[in-house]
Amino acid sequence: MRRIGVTTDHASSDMKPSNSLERVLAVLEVFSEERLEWTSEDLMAHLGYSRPTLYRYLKILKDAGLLMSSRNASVTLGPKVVEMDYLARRSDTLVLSGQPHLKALTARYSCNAMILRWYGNKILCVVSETSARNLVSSYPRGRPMPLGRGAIARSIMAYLPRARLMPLIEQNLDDLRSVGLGMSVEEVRQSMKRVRKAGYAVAFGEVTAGAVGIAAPVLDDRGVPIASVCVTITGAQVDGAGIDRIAADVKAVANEISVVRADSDNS
Amino acid sequence: MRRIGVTTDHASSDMKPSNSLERVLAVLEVFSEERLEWTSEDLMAHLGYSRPTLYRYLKILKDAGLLMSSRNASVTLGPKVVEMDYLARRSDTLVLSGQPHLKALTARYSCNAMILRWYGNKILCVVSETSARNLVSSYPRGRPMPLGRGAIARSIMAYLPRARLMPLIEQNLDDLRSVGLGMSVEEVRQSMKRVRKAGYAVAFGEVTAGAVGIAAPVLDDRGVPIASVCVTITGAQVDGAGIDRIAADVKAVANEISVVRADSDNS
DNA sequence: CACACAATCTCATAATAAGAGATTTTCAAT
DNA sequence: ATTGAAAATCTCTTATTATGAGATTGTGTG
Repeated sequence: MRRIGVTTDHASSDMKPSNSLERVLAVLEVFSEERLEWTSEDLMAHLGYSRPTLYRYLKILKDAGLLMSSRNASVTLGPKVVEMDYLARRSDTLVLSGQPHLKALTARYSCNAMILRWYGNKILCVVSETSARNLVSSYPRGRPMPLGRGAIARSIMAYLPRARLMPLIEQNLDDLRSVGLGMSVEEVRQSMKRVRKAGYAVAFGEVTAGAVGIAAPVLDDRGVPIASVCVTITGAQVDGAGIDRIAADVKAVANEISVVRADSDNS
Repeated sequence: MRRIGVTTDHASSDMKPSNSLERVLAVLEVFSEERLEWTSEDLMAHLGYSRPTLYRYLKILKDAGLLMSSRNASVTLGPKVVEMDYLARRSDTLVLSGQPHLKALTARYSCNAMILRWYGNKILCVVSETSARNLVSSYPRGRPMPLGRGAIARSIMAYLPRARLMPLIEQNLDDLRSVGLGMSVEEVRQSMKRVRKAGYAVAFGEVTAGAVGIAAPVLDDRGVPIASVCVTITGAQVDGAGIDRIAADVKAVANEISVVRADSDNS
């Protein structure tokens, strides 16, 4: 039963699975926007499981409804996922406590307001409201956001502890540079410090051309960022004063939600 | 390592888990609309796992993002679920091929059009469009539907093989009776046969008072139902002829989708 | 009908989940 | 700070069981 030599350590984040429990769940990790369907053959190759083992896993995951098979002998995510998301929506304190605030924001401005969760080095939209007719930058629930660009990413990164922040800057230096946050890692870090001082981040057309993003972090009681509140609005609609006004509102909402004490770590 | 005596058989649907792989996934099964949060203590009691085992499972599921912990020492479904649903939405052939048809239906009628998947004795909305301002019966994605009432349930049940149908009738006889499908199991079965002959089902205010539901099944190539297309509209807006017209359209859409050959069994 | 392919089965063995109880962490309250 | 109670993790041995090679059965297509 040889298993590829894995240094004996507690599996964290995106580490090679070290027990059968993690290996089953690793199957779910292969699905991405780029690759929504997998054949058994490809899964075997990609995951390095033997044929019987893979089929055993697939059977279990299919029985659980997490996967289903398309008839061309390939698998996709299954209906249980849909059901769980429905339940997740109703248990997520960020969604529950945040949504009314988003509605208030979209009532006040012709914009797009959303809350995005920070988890495992990803930024994920969990709820989104809109009052702008044709603003393209509407991120739907579940859509991951890029880390290197946009007000949202910055509003979160600025509040990360140094040890957590530095590798992220390095990994996304190209993007961060291209939006003018600084040429070196150190310069970018200084920009982040300024964001932190301001309490919010603003981005002009970094994610969507012509759209302005204004974001403030939601912190847990330890001051660790767990999410971000963001308003996007077409650049033509706002001037400096307008942005200041919106920023104040966004910060207020983020603080409101912070005190509700959403939920704990995924570090 | 005593494990509660389980008759040695292939675990199907909602059968007691018989191996550690299934036991981890069983944790995900406990979450429901009635119980969105669980404490470790309750999980131990409910699932019958020992403390170390449960915590091992929770750790793995949290690391995978499928669960997360609220600070009052309880767990809820996690952000990975949200991300997977987003991906599932883009890989589901029913959603992809069906959505344009739904938009066409909502353009033609002031109504609510949706597609619901049949899986594991559940009916689950996977995509829903609406052009009616204030129709309450809008089932959102992920929301399970009752089996005993409504056009949707009937449009699917009518196409189930006898062996599959009978237990369902028995389990839901009270509801089925109350909407007038017959007093006995046999009478209900006859009603189902009539639905099958018609190719669609109609329900007047069975799920939502004042709303009419018109549903037709989506069948796979073997003739097994895998989903249902449904239009709901306020009763005041339609007469008999109107319903016939809508029914024809709904059937047409269901057939369109059927030929695309959505995907295979979850039996 | 036969072919290719997908999925499942058999079985011996090595690998590893499991559990009892101790230990460490976490967090609230003083 | 200090304590104390609850939560989470760790240790370590043993019995359980997950695993893979290969054979076999199932499935659908020309």
